[in-house]
Amino acid sequence: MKQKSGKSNLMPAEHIAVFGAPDEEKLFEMAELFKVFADSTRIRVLYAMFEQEMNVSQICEKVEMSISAVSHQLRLLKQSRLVKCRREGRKAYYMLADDHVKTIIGMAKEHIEED
Amino acid sequence: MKQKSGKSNLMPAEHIAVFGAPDEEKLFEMAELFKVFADSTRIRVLYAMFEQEMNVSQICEKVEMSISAVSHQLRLLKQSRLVKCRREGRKAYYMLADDHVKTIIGMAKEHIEED
DNA sequence: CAAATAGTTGAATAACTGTTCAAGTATTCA
DNA sequence: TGAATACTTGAACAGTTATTCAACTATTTG
Repeated sequence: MKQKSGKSNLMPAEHIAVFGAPDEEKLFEMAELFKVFADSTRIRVLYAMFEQEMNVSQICEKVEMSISAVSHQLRLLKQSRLVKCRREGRKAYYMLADDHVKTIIGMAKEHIEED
Repeated sequence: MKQKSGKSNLMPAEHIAVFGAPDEEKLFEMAELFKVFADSTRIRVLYAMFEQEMNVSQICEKVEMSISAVSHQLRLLKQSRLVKCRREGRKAYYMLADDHVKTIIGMAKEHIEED
C-alpha cells in the first residue's frame, strides 16, 4: 500500500502519465478552489455580484446575512482571487475577478439541472 | 436586514430576476456538488477512473489509501451520481458516470494553471 | 464446509469550517 | 473633536467531514 516509486507492471511506461492525475500540489489547489464554491451562502454572495459591483452592506441585504459573516466570506473569496475589491470612502465595493466564476457556477447549475 | 418581499427601488422590476440567483434548494444542490470535488483525495479517486474502470483494490493502490477510506469515498461519489458501479464476482468495478466529471475537473485545472 | 478474498458499513475521533459576538480600524460628518 | 457609518478581525462555539478501526456481508476456492 506504499509504493510511490516502481512502475506498474500492467502497462508500458509511456502510457502511464498520459491521463495521469496532476501532482499533489495541483490537486490540492483544485480542491481548494472547489471548497470556495462548496457553500450555498458563498455562491449567493457571488451571485450578488453577477450584475454589478456591490458594497458590503448591499451584499448583506441581498443575501440576508450579517455584515460580519459576509465580510468573512468576502475575505475568503478575495484570498482565492475570485473577487476583487475597490475602496471608495468608507465603502468597499466588491466585484467578480473574472468570468471564470460565472462559468464554473454555470456548469454546476447545468449539471444539477440535467438528468 | 430582513425584507424578502418588497421590490428594490433602484431598478425596474423586470430587470431584477434576469441574473438573479437560483432558489435556495438549487443553490444547496450546487454547493453539494462542489463539496464532492472539494477534497484532493477524492479528485485523485476520480482521476484513477479517467482512463478506464477500476476495482476498489486497484483504486487503493493508485491513490495509496486504505480500502475502507476509498470505499467510503466511493459511496459518496456514487450518491452524487458521479461514478457508477458494476459487480463481477467479488470485485466491484467503478467508472465515471459521464463526461461531466472530466469537464468540471478540467475547468478547475485550467483555472489554477492560469494567471 | 472452512478459509481466503473483496468490499461495505457504523462508530469514534480528530481536524476543519461557518457564524456569531465583541472589539477593533478607517473614513466622514457635524 | 466626538459621533456615526462601514467595514474588518480574532476568538469561540457548534456543526460537519475524513480517516481509522473493527465488525460485517458476499463470493470464490480448496
